[in-house]
Amino acid sequence: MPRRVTLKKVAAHASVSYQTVSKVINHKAHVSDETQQRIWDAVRELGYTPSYTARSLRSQRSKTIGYSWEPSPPDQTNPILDEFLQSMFRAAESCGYYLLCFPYHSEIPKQLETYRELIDTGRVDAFVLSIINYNDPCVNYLLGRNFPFVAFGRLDDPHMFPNIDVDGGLGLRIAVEHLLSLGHRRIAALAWPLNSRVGNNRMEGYFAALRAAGIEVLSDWIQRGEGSYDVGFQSTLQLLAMPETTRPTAIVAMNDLMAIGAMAAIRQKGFRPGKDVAVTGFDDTPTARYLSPPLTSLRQPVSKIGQNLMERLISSLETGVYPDPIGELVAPQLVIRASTTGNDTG
Amino acid sequence: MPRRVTLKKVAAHASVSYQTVSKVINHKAHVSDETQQRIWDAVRELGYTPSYTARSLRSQRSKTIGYSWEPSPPDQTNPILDEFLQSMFRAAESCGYYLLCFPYHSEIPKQLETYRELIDTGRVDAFVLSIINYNDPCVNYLLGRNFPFVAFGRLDDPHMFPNIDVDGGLGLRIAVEHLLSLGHRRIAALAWPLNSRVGNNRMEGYFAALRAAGIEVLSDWIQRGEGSYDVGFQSTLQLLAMPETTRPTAIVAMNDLMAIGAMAAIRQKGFRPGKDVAVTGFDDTPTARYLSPPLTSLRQPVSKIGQNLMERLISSLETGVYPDPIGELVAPQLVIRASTTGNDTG
DNA sequence: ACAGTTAGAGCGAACGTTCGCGCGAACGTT
DNA sequence: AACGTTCGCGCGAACGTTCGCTCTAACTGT
Repeated sequence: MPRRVTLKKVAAHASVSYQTVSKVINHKAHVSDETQQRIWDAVRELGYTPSYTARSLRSQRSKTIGYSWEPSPPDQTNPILDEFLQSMFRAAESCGYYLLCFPYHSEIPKQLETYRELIDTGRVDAFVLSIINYNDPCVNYLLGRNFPFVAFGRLDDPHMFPNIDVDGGLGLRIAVEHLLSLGHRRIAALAWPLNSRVGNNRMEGYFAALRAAGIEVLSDWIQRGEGSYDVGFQSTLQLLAMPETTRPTAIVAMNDLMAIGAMAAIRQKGFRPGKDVAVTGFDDTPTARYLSPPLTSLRQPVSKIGQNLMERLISSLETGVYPDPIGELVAPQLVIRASTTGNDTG
Repeated sequence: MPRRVTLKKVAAHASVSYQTVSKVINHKAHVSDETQQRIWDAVRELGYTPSYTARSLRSQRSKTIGYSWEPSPPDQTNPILDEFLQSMFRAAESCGYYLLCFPYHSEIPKQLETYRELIDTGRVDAFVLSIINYNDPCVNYLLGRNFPFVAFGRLDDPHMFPNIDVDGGLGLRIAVEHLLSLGHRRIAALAWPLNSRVGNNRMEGYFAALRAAGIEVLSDWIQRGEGSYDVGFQSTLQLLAMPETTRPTAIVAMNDLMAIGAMAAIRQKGFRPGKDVAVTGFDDTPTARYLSPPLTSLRQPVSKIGQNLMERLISSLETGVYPDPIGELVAPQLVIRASTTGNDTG
């Protein structure tokens, strides 16, 4: 019912062979200006739109990029999902590509099967990956099949495949230096479990900044957990129970949610967050600015990353040159608010 | 490079014609058990996966659903995006469908052009729409082209197209009745502008509940604005500036963000949110439970909606029949926390 | 024993493109 | 005048399926 106008109809209308129409539309061959004009007129008059399916059958490219991500747990929001997706759409659209989204499966074989099917059916030309953990099985699978992809996030070796990542280490160094400049010397960290790649990257910056300032980190300052509100809350209670000489006066959290938990714990213990104990987060979630006190946090240039990733991927698909397996690190930006400066609201 | 094994190779391997292989794979015709076995063995042995593109060229169906949504402004998060997308993926995948996501354009002609292209190129078989405003141009466009779609959200006439919506009116009635049962009589509302369809639906429940309780609504109790933190904050300051005999003791907000603004204003004016002035939100964003006091809010059954929408859409695509009921309303659930009960934290 | 049905399998065609080859005409060069 | 080049365009083939028709052999029932 929907599909109607084909190359042949346009050709008949313009009195040429349909293959010539194809050439004109794809700007592929030399055709006289007059004939071109006639063909374009016919195209416009009949409202011709090339069949995507026939095109990709013939050309063996789907002009489609696959993307899947781990859903956030019910008590958390993915702070960057919307922005990341939209930025990828836009970049893809301007090159005639679209984004195919598919479900994430926590069981690895099932997840790999999904990737395999998408590849073998020819539904996608490439993938975008969001790499969170060290041993992302998809990376190895795609590398093994020599199938093109780019990643948001990285592994240890930054040159195994093309990727862009936020320099979480730099981010935490900036945050810690900010706290140092405010006079803090005892700075604790609400960290993720040791097997978290992202978490460890960020913590490196924490250690580096304190080392550079000549401060010895007490192991009790490092609290590890799942990144939830409760972990932030409970861990902070422990930090505040330390003797006054070692008790931290500032806390850096690996995400905003733990920072929110920390501020609640600080308040419950009778301290004023931002005044008595400084707190920083990571992600700069939209709610960060609305907390009391507003939360100092690290903002990732998500749109820029999405756009860059997509442009690199597509340009490598078009040129046939396999994307340079080059990792790029971008700096997060520290958004300073009252949770560290102690200004206004309390 | 990637595509290799085709029907013909499988056929050669099993010593049958390739059309017979097709029949077996699609369970379409009677073929002897022995031959079937041979064919399936060959399929497995060669690792055959049907070409999606060739299939859809021949069958004229793309097995793909399009979805686009309005990006949230930078100071807000889309509280349901992740859950909604994931639930649609899952439902689609189990029927062999995938979701194609494409950018949203605020300029209407450009947006319609995107829909047109997706349809005319044959990239998608149907759309899912998120309807926020009264005059969504996509609805009319798709209705005019008689192209299948389902919608999250509704318009005035619930029988124009298949849709599911959260009964925001019912939600607010539940919230207001909850406040009434706590003894509140002067209940204000932080509402959206009058041209907001969703906002008006919700406000109907507010008016209905107060009318049923025999309470006359003062027009000053209704504050309208864009749904941001600032609007919630400023509007609440105005509410609290009313004379004590008419000043509201409870506030219902159309979303969590305005409720958060309201609580900040309440606190700034020296009142205790949840104790002196009760507040409710809408959406039950993940942060709602972490606020102080935790926010009473209305939770939408997003996963169920996504799954139902997708199942209805696909089944209608497969059977060619639109299933009843056309419009469906589902009830949100009131999650009661300290911002209305005044328990524990202050 | 014969017409009528049915299971099993093959064959040609079509879906709407793109690609490479080929052919005649026009053109400029020796 | 003979020759190579380029231009403008047509033609056949292929991409990998699905669909409907046909043909044979075997299986029914009267």
